[in-house]
Amino acid sequence: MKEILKERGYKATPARLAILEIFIKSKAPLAAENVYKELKRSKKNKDINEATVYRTLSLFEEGKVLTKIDFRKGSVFFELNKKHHHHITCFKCDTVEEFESTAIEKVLGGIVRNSSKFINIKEHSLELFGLCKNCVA
Amino acid sequence: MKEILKERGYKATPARLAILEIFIKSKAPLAAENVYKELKRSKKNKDINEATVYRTLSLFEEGKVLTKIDFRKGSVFFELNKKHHHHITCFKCDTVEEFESTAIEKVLGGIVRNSSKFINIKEHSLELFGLCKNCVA
DNA sequence: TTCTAAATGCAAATGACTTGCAAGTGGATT
DNA sequence: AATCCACTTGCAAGTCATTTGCATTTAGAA
Repeated sequence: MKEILKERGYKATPARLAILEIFIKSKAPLAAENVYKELKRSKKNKDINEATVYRTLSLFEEGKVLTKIDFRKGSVFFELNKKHHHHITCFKCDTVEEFESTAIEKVLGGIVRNSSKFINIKEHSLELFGLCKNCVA
Repeated sequence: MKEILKERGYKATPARLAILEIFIKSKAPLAAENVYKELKRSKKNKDINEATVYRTLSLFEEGKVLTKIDFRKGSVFFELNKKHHHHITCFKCDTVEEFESTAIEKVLGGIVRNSSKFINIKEHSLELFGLCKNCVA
């Protein structure tokens, strides 16, 4: 973990190490509030300030350690920056499933070719919402 | 316009008519702030309260007069509810181009078929971002 | 060990909404 | 046309996620 920070010229502070570890261990995307509560739960890092959490999250986003996800839930979520993918989120229980799709990337390329105002797309966000099998039952 | 309101059982108040008219005339999606400023610009409706704007926007969303769009810009945008489509937004000048794509809808169907946790998608949001031809130059 | 730019804690500020409540008003009814 | 009341609105205060100013602390290079 210290490597990840050092590569980017970030000081390896306890707060940064703790927050990075939380993301490495987490199976799901986390909002600042989730991270903050997780820190408070531990003995060692319970005194890390909320402002520090926010500052660390945006630092990590800038350094491509994390990526931001907008689930339209009032707060912004983050996850470790890995291969490009999308999410399906359950309306009811918030379960998140990840998926990749080369088909989507291809379709997006076609869209730009038809556009009169744009030549290429730099970013896109695609979020799917539905009810998971558990919640349907 | 009164028809639109009456169909949904909404009283045709000056605020609602004014806000609806702003959307009918607008070429681009608008945030609450944009609507509010536009009202202040007019002589007749300059005294409509910001809270009323917010209340009217959510009423209109509920009644499917408007749909919400999340451009990840800190505030939520709305546009008249019309045929399902997506947007490409310019990072620099915020120009918005709309597009439809049956290909995307098909691809999304395929994704769900591969999902282990989900059976169907109820909603999706797809937002594209890039530089428009003007801003590239 | 020393030193300093960078990081943190704290408290106040911000921005985008939301809400409680008293006063006002469409529009159905008379 | 006057009445009435559930629905609307204005206003001010509140909320929630996030940001910022500033004084203090600290990681890590020298």
